[in-house]
Amino acid sequence: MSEQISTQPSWPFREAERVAARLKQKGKTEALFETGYGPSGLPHIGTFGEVARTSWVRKAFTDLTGLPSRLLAFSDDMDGLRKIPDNVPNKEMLKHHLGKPLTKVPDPFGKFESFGEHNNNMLQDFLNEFGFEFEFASSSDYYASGRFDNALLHVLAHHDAIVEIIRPSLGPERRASYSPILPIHPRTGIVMQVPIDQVDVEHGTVFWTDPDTNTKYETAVTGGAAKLQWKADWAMRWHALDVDYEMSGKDLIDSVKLSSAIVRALGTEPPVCLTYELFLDDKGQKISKSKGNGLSVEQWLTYAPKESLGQFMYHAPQRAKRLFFDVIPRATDDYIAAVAALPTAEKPHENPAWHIHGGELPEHAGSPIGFTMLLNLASVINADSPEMLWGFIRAYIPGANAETYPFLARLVHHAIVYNRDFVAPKKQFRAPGEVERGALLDLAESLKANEMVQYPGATPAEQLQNLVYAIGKRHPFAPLKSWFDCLYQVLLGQVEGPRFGGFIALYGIERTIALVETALARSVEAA
RNA sequence: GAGCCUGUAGCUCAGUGGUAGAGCAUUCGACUUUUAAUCGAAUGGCCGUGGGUUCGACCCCCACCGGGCUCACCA
Repeated sequence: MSEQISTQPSWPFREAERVAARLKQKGKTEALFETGYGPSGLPHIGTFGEVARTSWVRKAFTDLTGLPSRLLAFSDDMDGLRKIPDNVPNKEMLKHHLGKPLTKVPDPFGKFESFGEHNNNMLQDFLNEFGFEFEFASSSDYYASGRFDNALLHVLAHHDAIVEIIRPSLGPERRASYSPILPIHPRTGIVMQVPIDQVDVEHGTVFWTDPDTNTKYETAVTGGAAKLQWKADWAMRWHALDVDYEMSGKDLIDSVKLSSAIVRALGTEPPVCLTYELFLDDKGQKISKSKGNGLSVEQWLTYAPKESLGQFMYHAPQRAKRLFFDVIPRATDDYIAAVAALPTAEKPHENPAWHIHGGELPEHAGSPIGFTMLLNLASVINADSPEMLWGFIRAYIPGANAETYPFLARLVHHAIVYNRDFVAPKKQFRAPGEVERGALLDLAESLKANEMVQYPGATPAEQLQNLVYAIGKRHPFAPLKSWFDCLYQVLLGQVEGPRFGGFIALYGIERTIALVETALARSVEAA
């Protein structure tokens, strides 16, 4: 293997170059990209990352070579159900199906023919939600349809060589019993991990013994009567489908090595592989679904647009990254900056937005205001409706609205949710003192009496500001600033706040009165 | 035991073989009938340590030290 020094600066293009070299060497004119899915879990943030990154390499490949390609999303749904997942109903029912292929286990959710089909549908819905272009493939279908038969017979012919490859990696107990071929028990339907007594290459069968009954069986390796242990399965798939590219997490480094050795034993060069680093939580621990640490896709999409998740996944896949709430605003602003830079970029291929949007920005992409700024603004004015934020936004971008700035509109939505969930709950509402109480009552009464009409010739916000200011003056505040401190701390629960007249104008007079009365009532209860 | 990532400003992190960068934090200033948002500026770094390659190294190579992860049953 001669690794040429790449002329491509961005990693998707560097990867695409490697794929192109492989195709050239093999004389192929179409590239097959694969992403694989374990059967155990539902789609998660790593799934998104893997498909997004693979899609970027694929797009770069197209751009580089002009050759056609496919992305196969392969579900290993023939794998046996090993343990009952925590997050599913009907656990009792599932107990009776342990060890069977997932596509033979009834759907605990009762929506599909099998648990495997359920997971497959979740996966496809998940990928479609992001607009990925892919072909779905079910391992069970491939096995049952005979599509793997030739490759399986090929594996059988190399059975001993494969055993020798895997054996050194196993502990002493497994070493004795290992075989890459797992027959499906003809009576119980369970995927059997048993020693293979004998291999009959000519007839395409294996002989094995049921450890419970001591019954001897002969099982065909073809047609779905048996499946392969996973590392051999991976290698067989590479061989059978002639996969050109597949990436995987660093936890699979050893598997990639072994599967590569196996596929070579089968006479096929392994695909171009990329190992990416895993995601860590804020404390540097590996993110795992069972621990529930880190961030879920749902959480990310609650607080920021999906494009920002792409931005996060784009940067340096081979570097470990912490994935927790604090990275969301930055990823979003990085994305916004990338979009802004793309139209005039000298090297667009180095711009994440080019990859995220498949080479072409959609109309009205990007935002004239950063997400961090919006979050600050939402916090300061305690925004709980989009219109409140738009009111302030228009002070800087006259006429801005959701139609002219659709992406900004999405950011506004997320900023409000972020404020509601993270900022608002932490607010500390102070009880008003004697003087403050009087002034606040005065404010509520004055607002009810519509007193700001006494200051004509100004905008409503200015009139309201005048009113607030006048109230502060006719109560013994020293200095006057403490009156405004009182408003922020007692009414909004924060140390600092917006210009209050403008706030009332946007928040609404009735609602402001209610806010004052709530604060006064709260302090009475506390006392 | 094997493998991988990582060490750059107070914090979180970018970075290219050619004079060290951003955001936040800090300080100052501008705007504001009080603030805040915002805008402008400043402060701040033997780029982990020691060698090597090079005209030149934060970058490439080696060693060491520190931080962390993954695999060592299953997938």
